[in-house]
Amino acid sequence: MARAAKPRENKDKKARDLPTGIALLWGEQDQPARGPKPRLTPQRIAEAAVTLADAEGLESVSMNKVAAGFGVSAMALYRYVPGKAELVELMVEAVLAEPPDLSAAGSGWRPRLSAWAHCQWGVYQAHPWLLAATAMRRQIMGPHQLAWMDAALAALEPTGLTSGQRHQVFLLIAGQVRSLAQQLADFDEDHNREWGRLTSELLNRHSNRFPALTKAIADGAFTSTELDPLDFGLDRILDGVQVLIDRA
Amino acid sequence: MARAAKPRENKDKKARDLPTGIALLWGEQDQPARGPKPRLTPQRIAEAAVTLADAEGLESVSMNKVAAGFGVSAMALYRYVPGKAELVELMVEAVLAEPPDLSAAGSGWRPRLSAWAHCQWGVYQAHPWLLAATAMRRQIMGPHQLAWMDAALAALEPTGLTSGQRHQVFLLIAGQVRSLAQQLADFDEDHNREWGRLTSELLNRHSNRFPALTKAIADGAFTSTELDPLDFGLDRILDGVQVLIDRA
DNA sequence: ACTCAGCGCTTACGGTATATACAGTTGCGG
DNA sequence: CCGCAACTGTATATACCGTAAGCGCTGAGT
Repeated sequence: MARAAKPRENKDKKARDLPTGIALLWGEQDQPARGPKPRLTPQRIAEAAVTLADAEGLESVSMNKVAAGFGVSAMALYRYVPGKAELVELMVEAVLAEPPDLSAAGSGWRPRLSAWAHCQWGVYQAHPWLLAATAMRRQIMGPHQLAWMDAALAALEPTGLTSGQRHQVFLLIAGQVRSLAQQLADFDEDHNREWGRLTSELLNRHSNRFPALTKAIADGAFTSTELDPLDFGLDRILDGVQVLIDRA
Repeated sequence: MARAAKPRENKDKKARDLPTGIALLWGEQDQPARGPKPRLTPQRIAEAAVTLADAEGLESVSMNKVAAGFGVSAMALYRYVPGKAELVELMVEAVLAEPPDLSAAGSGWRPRLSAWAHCQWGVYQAHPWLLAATAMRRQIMGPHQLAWMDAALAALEPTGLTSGQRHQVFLLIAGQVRSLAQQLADFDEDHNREWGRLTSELLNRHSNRFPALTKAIADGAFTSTELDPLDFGLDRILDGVQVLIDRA
């Protein structure tokens, strides 16, 4: 606990202090000089945890399994990471590379924001556990997270919107990508088909209770693939933002 | 396991069958005749779990605590609920009452959809753990969930959009409410202030790395309360949908 | 050469979900 | 009315989980 730098009052034993977690995320760790060489680093641990999560899902990322990957005991990890929550933060940060160069996507705010959304979408697709990981509290935000945020806000600057509005638009886009990734992560291919089968059976049984839903399923609204969910949602939102811009 | 109805092949011991979970959600449980009267029901258990989650958060809902509330042992719950995942499903279903009467909100698709979103928002505010609960997989959807879905789809019918488009719009709105609730749940009042303090300190240190973000914070974009996040996002999305309707 | 910070390990505790076996209770069929 | 079968709740046990505490070894700075 708080073995960093100075003695520290150490008033409340529990309650990890944010500064420690932040220092971790920002890589501001001064490496020791005295003892034996550390065999691990927080970054390497996070990396291993990421490959584990990619392969088997976040729920099977445990201190034990991660440590076993290095051939060390679980407790060894605590020399590098204060706890599991911080490890997950590091995983998130590890998976977020530098944000892409949006200026390559075009000159207007709209193509840039769209590119931003697609890139973020790609990250969620590559690492589905990111959703669960960022759903857990803390949200300290490492440099990579801030960089993504900065990129989106920068793309919005030429719109002429107020900074408050730009912030809201950012939240809107980020949330849209996130929630859509979530919805699609739940419904993988054949599970979707199975769900449709069971649901339609239920709907038949409770025939007139859900008229609109029954009709939608009969129309194939749930199985149609002609509309890309991300692009559809994005187009609607950006159209709406355009309306706001035009009104100003 | 699978003590229901018929002997059942029982091929794979693990892997709860969906039908059982669905029967639970839809209340299609035939009550037994032979043994002692059951002191509990799945619904009452879910109800107790809900009040526990409301009070102390979802992470402190454990079989033990819920059972203790009834003065029974943890294992007793397994007579009524196959496992914890199913219990959470029941909690979700319990918290979703019948959807509101949207026709009271006005005659157009827009006020009705807006009313739908605000009601959903209210549910998230009343039961913040819903976010975490629905983030966990399974998504079997009980009658209440389907009813909400039906209400939103019904509101969209007079738009003249295709059923596929209506479905996408529904996903868009639902996702928006959800992700916004999430974002606001993370940032409670003073935690937000603390975050701003630490982040601005970091930004000072890495002065020129995040120019747009730095400016946004300086402008107070993150602390301003003049824009209601839900209404702002909703207005943008609905404007975008209006554009789509007008184009058709 | 000595010291001691830092590393990795072992052990232990309290928590979780849940499988299994058992004892008590109830109602139906004979 | 009796006994069996179904059903209840409980006790016990397993296999995890995160992590607190303390021990012995390593190896660089003095």
